[in-house]
Amino acid sequence: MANQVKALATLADPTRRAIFERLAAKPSSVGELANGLPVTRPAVSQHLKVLKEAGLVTDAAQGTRRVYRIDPHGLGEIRKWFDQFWDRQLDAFADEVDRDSKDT
Amino acid sequence: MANQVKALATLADPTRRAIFERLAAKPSSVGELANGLPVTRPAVSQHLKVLKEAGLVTDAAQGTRRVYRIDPHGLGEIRKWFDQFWDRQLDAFADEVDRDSKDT
DNA sequence: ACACAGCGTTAGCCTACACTTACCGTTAGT
DNA sequence: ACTAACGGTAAGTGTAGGCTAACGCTGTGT
Repeated sequence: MANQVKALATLADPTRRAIFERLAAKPSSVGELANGLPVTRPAVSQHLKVLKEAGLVTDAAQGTRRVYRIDPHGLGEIRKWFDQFWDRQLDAFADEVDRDSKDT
Repeated sequence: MANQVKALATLADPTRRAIFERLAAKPSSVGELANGLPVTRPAVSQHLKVLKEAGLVTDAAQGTRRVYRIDPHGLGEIRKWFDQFWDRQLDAFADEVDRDSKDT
């Protein structure tokens, strides 16, 4: 329960989302990512650390470079949290919509 | 594109998530929510404003009270953003996994 | 061995924002 | 008309966290 939450908060940051989207399109090194973003390389490095801790990316040493790619695991955790809403909620909601919520 | 993002960032806050979860379980007034949370009523009111702007909740006047409930719309927006990953990514990923990402 | 390239880390700054207190408007009841 | 209940808003405070600059470490090539 605390993990989905972490992944969610992680993707709340715009820069981190940008990094994540780029990795979704293509695994990349830190330098490559920093090159296409309006922030410095250390900033990207810090974000990658957070993404990694949230289970959203994995890294692999490749000579002196370090290639990052998306980790499906973190994605799954997030989906688990949301599922309690789109499944249950969407029709439970339709049910309640025109009810006057008289329960206090 | 900017809207899913807003809903995501909105749910990144723990208090806001708590409010959202309670509303998912049962539409409530501001006072009811504040009662079950470790923050004051104005804080809840502010969060509800943010949730509303993100399309995650709707409100309806009910006498002097104001009942809030979940808005499926915001949920849908979020899902739209994530779909580009769980659909596309999960097998695009499996494809790339043991490829040595030699593309620079 | 030496030089260079690619990353991670630390220290410090600065902005965003969650929270509280105080105040005001609105609606319902008597 | 008066009063009390319910909520939204404004002002001010404190803190989490995103960013940069500077430094050190590791691996590669010559």
